Amino acid sequence: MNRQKMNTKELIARTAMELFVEKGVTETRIRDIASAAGIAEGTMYRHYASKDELAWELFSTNLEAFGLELDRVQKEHSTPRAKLDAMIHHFCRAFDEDWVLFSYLLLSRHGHSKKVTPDMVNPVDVLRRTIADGMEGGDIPKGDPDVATSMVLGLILHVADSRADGGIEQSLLSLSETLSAASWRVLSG
Amino acid sequence: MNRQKMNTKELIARTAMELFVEKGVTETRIRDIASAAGIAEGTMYRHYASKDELAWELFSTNLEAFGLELDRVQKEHSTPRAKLDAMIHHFCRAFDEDWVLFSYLLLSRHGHSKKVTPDMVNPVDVLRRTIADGMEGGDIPKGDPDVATSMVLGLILHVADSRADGGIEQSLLSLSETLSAASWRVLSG
Amino acid sequence: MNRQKMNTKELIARTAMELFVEKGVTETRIRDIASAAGIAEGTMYRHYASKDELAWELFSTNLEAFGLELDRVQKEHSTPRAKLDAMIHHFCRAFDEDWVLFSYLLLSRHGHSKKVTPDMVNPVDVLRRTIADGMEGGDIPKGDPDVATSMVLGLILHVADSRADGGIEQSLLSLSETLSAASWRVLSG
Amino acid sequence: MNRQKMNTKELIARTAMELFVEKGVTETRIRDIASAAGIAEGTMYRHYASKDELAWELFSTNLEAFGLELDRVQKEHSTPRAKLDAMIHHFCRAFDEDWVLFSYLLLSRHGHSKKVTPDMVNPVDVLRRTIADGMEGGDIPKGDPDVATSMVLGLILHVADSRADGGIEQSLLSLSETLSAASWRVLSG
DNA sequence: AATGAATGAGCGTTCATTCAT
DNA sequence: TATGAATGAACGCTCATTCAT
Repeated sequence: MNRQKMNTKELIARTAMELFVEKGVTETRIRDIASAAGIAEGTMYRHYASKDELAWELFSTNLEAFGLELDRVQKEHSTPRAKLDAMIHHFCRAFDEDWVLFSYLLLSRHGHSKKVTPDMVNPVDVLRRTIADGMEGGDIPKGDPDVATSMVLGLILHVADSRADGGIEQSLLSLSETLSAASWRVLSG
Repeated sequence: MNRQKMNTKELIARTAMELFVEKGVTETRIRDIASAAGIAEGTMYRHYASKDELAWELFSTNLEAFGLELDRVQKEHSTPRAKLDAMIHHFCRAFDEDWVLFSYLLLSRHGHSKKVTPDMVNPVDVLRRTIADGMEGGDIPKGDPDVATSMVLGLILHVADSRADGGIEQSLLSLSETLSAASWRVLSG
Repeated sequence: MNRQKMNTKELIARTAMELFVEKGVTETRIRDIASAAGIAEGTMYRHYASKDELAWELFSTNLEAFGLELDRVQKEHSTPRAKLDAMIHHFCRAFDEDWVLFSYLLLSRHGHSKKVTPDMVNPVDVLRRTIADGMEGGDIPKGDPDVATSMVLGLILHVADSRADGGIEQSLLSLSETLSAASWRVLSG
Repeated sequence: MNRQKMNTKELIARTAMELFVEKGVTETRIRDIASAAGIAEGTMYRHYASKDELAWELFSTNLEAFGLELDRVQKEHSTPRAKLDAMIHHFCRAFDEDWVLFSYLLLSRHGHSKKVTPDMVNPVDVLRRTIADGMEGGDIPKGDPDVATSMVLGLILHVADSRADGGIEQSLLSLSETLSAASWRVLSG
């Protein structure tokens, strides 16, 4: 993140997200954000109506963008296996490129996940649809697609989580194939 | 949980844990706990020095107990495969018996997980040791035990998580074999 | 006002009213009330939900009580003239006994007067009804009762106002007959 | 008020006064004034040093102008009765022509009235002097001129107040003679 | 042991004011 | 002269904690 090129709103967004991931939304003070961003406390309110709106906009906007990217990635491939591999690769790259954003969207437990409406594009849905389609098409043994998705997603995200808190040292991209292979074995039950 | 048989301290502990899981520790007020437990606001301080100490004691005590149980369960079996199956079965039963406690220990993102010292018995370590031993003994293909543990744990916990928030309807015990099989396939990479 | 005998809620009510009259509601800070009452800032919120609720309860409760008293006073007399005299006497006594309360109810320009619902007993209505009845009964020359009420009330309240800010030095009770006579002459148009 | 012909300073003055009357000075934000006037927030400070100075200049300038007009009106007549009638007529016309200005000067309870120095010409003084002179000259029965002035002024202003908030529907000019007659009866005590 | 009124530091937010453009 | 983003002191209010009963 090149803080030099950022305008004030982007600077606030980025700084806030880092603190939100580090300490949690509730535990992050407006004063923390302001001082970390080098701005006055009141400045945030010129760009966001409230701390809650800031946290929500950060979440919903980026989640949808990530969901759309993931969907685009999936569309570039034809078989379920290729789609899954590409999506996992995309998860890994996204984590390595910006683990703070990745954590805020997929690993944090702010209450915002509950507020995602079904009409919003959503990475979890994209993954689930691919798995469900694979089951229908016969490429993946039939089973409960929710359970299958949950297992695969847990497998991936928990590794990301371990990487984020230091329990794992490799880059996610270097683990991409391991994760793909493991996910596929999970699905070949 | 039979609230009739509880003494005040147990009542506080249980009520607090339910609220901690439902809303998060920071978001739970002493007043919430007191009114849900039917006691006065000041009463908690007869039993715990502070809200933080309450949250920590709830976490550390129960985590260690869970770790010890898991270790006992693992010891009852001799092969890595049997150990793993038994542990996953234990995870599932623990969830089904008390998903609030399970969530507080293994799914919540209070900062307390960072405070577990290496000397404390800890479910994650128990699982990791079994996997590492399996790799050393040749029952599990060699690989990074941290990554392997993370994948298996993520697979299990994320399913528990989905069950807790309604995304999955089955009991965990009914999914126990599915989870065992999938975990084993993950490890047979 | 004997501050010794007051409980905390009464103390807050009284202190707040004095400051509200002196400086206005918006201009009075919670910290002003707390320090003038010798309590902590948070204590007010144990007794009133907000500053606004405090200002409103102070207004509505006392206004209704004053309206009821005025109505009782009016009922003790049979002719419009006697009713009017008694009411004016009551206004004067009320002012002399507690000019702060009188000012808060009848001379201040907090926006609360606009929120009085028609079902609340209200001193202005009591006065208006007496005047309107007098016009119907032939004791007061017919005219617009709203205008008549407004003139009489203005005459009385503005003298009270002058007394409150030092422009007039006499007690209102000593001016009671002057005000009665003047009011009656206004109505005998 | 023809907003087209106004320069920026006049536009600010007028817009501010309307909002001050509608909501009170403290309750009116610079942002309210700016957006209602269609100017930027900082622009006010090119013309007035502060919000307070704006409120004060609006008050003091116009109050003195109004006092001077009232004095001129009074001087055009020779008897106390004629002077009083003419002044009341002037009050009524002034209200009907610009009730916002009238309200700001004579009905509002911004703290500015307390800051009028004795050397400033002032409508209340003009009225009081006429009444006092009438008492000295024998045209008005002797009495306390402050009390008499307060009664007459209250009578008039409270009717204006009722008209401003909708309690009375007639124009003040149409009530001018009623107010004159009533005032004179008040003074003939 | 239990109570609940009282405390006050610290929060999110507002808004009069400044100043680079 | 006009702009509007930025400022930061000060506000109303919350809530973990204390303590007299």
